[in-house]
Amino acid sequence: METCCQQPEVDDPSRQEVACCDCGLDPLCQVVDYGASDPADSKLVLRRRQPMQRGELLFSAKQPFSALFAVKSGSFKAISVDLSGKERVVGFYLPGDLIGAEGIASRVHSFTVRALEESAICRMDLDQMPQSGRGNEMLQGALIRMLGEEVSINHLVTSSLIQQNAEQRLAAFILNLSARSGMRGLSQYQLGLSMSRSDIASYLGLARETVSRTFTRFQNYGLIGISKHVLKVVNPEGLQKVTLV
Amino acid sequence: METCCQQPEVDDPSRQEVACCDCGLDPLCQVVDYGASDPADSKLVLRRRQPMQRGELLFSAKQPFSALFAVKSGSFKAISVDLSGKERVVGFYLPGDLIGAEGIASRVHSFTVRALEESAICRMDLDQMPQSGRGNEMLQGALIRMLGEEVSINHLVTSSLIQQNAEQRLAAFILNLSARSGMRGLSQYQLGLSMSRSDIASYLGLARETVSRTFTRFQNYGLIGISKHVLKVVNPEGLQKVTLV
DNA sequence: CGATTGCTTGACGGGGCTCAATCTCCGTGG
DNA sequence: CCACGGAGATTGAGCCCCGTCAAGCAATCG
Repeated sequence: METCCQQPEVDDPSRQEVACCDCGLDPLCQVVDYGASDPADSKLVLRRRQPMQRGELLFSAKQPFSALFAVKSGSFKAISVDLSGKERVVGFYLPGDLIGAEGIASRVHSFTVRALEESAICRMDLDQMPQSGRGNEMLQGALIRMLGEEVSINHLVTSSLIQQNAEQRLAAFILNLSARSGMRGLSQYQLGLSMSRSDIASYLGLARETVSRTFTRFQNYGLIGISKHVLKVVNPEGLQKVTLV
Repeated sequence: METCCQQPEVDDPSRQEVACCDCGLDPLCQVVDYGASDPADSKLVLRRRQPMQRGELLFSAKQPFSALFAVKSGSFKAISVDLSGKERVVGFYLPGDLIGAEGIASRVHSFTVRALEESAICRMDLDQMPQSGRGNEMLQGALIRMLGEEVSINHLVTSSLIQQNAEQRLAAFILNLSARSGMRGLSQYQLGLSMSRSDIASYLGLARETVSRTFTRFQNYGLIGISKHVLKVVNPEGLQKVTLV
């Protein structure tokens, strides 16, 4: 069985890998490893660190749900097609984030997830899980806690997005990326913007020109620094101030 | 034990009550009733049809989570206070809707819920549940399905709100109320607007003047009719068209 | 080295926010 | 019974943020 909580071996900041103990899927992994009487069972359910290419699909909307995923390294975006046929980015996933929980209930995925860069993913096949027993009960408990957390986080994110102006939305977005990065044991102050400006704009409900303009304004304010796709958070308190009011 | 799926006895449209079989909590109620070896246990966990006054709090933000609720009749609003101290309406609950799932993970409620009118609520004390056994396993399964559904619904609602203009947001809001009403066995075409214009504005991220103006414009278009706090959906297809584009 | 893709910057117009006045209901009390 | 007051809703006037259109710039790739 693979050792959890090993340290990431990579130094390149753009290829940072989350440690298992900081990963959102870890509570489930623990349960599976613990609950499986035979280590071979664990292998059936968990497939760790599968590599993925930039642009590759993790799963598509309307595809039947079969597994939960966690980002080990790299990043992903979720794209949803609304009733009028327009694509919209509904989320970004960083190392340690859980992907696919939205399909548990309906057994069908409600959006498409695509790799934004070369990434690695851990996969847990819930289909293969034993349907009862003590292990299953613990697994369910962990699932409930994770889903509940997702519900309240979504509420917060939505709240802040809906009635804020462009500066507030973008500042909140940067701080959110930063906090999530820090929570997973990666740098809070140096973020890799693997997504395009258009992706950010779509996610925030803005025009991509507005995102561009706001980024440069933040740079002029001395709040951030951008070169290419690396964003440096220079003045987090300042960004925080922008989101208020 | 109380019989489920009885028909509502009330005729007054403003006091419509959801039947148990149409209620969002019913899957859980079923499990509890079924799983309890002693009917007395069921009474401990479920408290049906508790009356509540207009303005009364169901629970407050930061209060420890202890129970799930379902609206039997009437309506509620959820209010969240963001970091800058401003109140914001984050949701409305109609008969049949489930309240409180957002607190399951953290064991703490993340917003405040207040009755918008004279209402009745069913309460399920999850604290009192047996911690294991077959009944518990089924309960957990039902919880997972409900939470998963809430996650994907939230995604859809957020998506539609974030990047639509005032007419689109309000049309989507009306259609959403209408659909939820219909889903629970109530009228799709005659809706009681128990919340204030300010509440709607806060929820949709608009100014209350904009909500007012848009309502009257919809009335001029022949899409809806409003008198006092009763909204008639005259032309649902027309409203649908507004949300598209 | 041209072509493509993505990002930035400018000019302009419109949708919605703000401020403010008026109107409609209610509930209360004289 | 009506007068009064207050809360909520409606309507108008003006301004600003941001979406749209368009051009120019930077980076990547065949």
